[in-house]
Amino acid sequence: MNYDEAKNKFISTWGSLGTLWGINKAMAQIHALLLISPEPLSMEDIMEELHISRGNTSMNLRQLMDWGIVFKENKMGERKEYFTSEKDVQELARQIAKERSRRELKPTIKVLKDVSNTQEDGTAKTKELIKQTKALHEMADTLDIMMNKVVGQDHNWITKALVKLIK
Amino acid sequence: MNYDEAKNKFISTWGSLGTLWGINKAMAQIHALLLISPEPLSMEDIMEELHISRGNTSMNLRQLMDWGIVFKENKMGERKEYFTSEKDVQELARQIAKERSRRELKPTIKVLKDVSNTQEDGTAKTKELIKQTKALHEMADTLDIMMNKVVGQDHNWITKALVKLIK
DNA sequence: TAAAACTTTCAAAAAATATTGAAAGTTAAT
DNA sequence: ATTAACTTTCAATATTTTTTGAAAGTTTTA
Repeated sequence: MNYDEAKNKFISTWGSLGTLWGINKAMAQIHALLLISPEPLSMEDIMEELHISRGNTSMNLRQLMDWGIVFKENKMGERKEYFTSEKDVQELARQIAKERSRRELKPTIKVLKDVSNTQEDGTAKTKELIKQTKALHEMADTLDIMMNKVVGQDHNWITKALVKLIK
Repeated sequence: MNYDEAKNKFISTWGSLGTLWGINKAMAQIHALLLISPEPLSMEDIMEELHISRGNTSMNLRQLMDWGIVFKENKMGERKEYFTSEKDVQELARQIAKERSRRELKPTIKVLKDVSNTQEDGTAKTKELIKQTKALHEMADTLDIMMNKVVGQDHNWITKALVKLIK
């Protein structure tokens, strides 16, 4: 496999993976492109490489910056804006874990908590609702604590965590 | 919050969460409904509760069964089929982890491995591609091992894992 | 302050995805 | 072997999501 084949394969795989995780294709592809690019890229560069429109590029870059995994960079004497990705994959993972906790896990936990506090009325269906949402609440809470633990961890947390789990 | 409010809130929250994770709304809602239902439900029951068509119900139940988290049940003397969800939330989590590893993580790992084996040609861009995909490969591999570790674990793995991570 | 070099916004169009429902398929009872 | 009771399939339709591109916005330069 030569460079171009490898690059395309990586970008398109990352793109479809994104879709599977609720991130749209363009956003995931832009991220992939920046991740393997040794130099920051301009909007033009990205549009050209991925064959997407200016508007699309602009909006998705903004989202990636909101996620805290892509940054603006300015080249001296140049007006144009350039973009880079967080290159340290463990930092990347931490950032994603942090954002997913904030955006998805935390709100879900709140709903589960509320729902599991429904007034008990003695019926089987209410009992079951309370029991199951309590169990989910507990699990989601544990997961969230784990994720946030991980977020505050040093660089090699993933390997260390693995070692702990295995032993 | 009374029973019906709580039930609807749970079902709709689970439904939109699903979307965010690449599972469609109907599928996630059917799952939510079965999870809190003390009795197995028939297709008619589900259609009626969620206001969805027969075909939709049939297809999504099939997918849930493919995921190994919903089961057919037959009531004696009845022709109709009934469905239940896996009720143990930790077993549910294990099953989901197992399937996601198989469907998403494993194939991604394979691509990362292939891509990171691109022929080195001395250029900076090839170096960067190899470096980054290698790092991702390593991380994905570690995650996969962790997930599969967890899958083979006993009932309370999640709590135990947490304890280990915290200490 | 006008023009040039950019970026952002957003309504409209396109693409992708999910849903419907009726016909075809299956199985069990008579 | 026919009918009844159910489930599955799938082409058509509806809905949701993404993408486009041109107009509006912003900042810098002359």
